[in-house]
Amino acid sequence: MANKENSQPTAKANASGSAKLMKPTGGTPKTAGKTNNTTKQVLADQNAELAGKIKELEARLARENAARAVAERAVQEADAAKRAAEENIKNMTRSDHDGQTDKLIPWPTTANMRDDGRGRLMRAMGLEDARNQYISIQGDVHLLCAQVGLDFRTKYVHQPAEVLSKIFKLARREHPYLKQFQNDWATAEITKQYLQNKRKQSNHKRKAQGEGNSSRCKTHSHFDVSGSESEEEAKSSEHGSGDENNEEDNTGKSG
DNA sequence: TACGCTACAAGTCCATCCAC
DNA sequence: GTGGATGGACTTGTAGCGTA
Repeated sequence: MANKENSQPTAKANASGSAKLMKPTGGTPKTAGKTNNTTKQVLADQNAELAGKIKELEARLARENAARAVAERAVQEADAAKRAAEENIKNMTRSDHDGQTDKLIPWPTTANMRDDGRGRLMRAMGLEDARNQYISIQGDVHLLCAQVGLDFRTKYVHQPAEVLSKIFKLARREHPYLKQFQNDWATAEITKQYLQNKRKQSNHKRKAQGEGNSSRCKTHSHFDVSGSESEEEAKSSEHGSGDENNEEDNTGKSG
């Protein structure tokens, strides 16, 4: 980038400057002094211009170096946080195995969840016989999602860590039952599912509106031919500008 | 490079609510 | 009671990432 900008003025100077300046050398001695002065003037101008450019580039370099330093610091901090979280998880599982701490229900793998079939989340949460409790927890989590200002257009991993941890905290306070799930995975799963459905619904609505009005569907698949998703994609990728690194207590699974 | 895992989108099923 | 609307949950296919 800098190279490109750096090289441009030189080329320009060569084209407009030296080519013109070289010609008068064949002039008369009378005109030679005048040409010398003009040459000096032109060179001085170029010098000043280049000095200005250099200054500008130096300032830019300094800014970019500073930004780089900040980014590197952030990476180091994220790395340290990750290690701490991993250590934390190790300790949790170890003490879980020793039976020294509260019994924490570990985060089931996706594969495990897939094998479970219908009602797997309820089952995984140990609420297969307490559907009412599950519904109540789910309802409160959904409520909290709206209350803390969760952005439904944004993917789960891109949600701000503070928003998620707020949800987890409030959900635990509301339903102490949720405390037994390692890293609040149950709340996370409910939230994830909720977000997915919300995104899908809003996509669906948008598409339906874009289509005109023609569609009223129970099974919503057969009419969405128009593709107006790029906007949403752009939005969601905008949001994903690095928030996922600072999740407090929910990154345990992926790490 | 192959493999396993996770997250996501899209499609689909199912339960519930509500108007008729 | 029936059918549409709505929302939660599951399935499938795929992309990205880390690891052996």
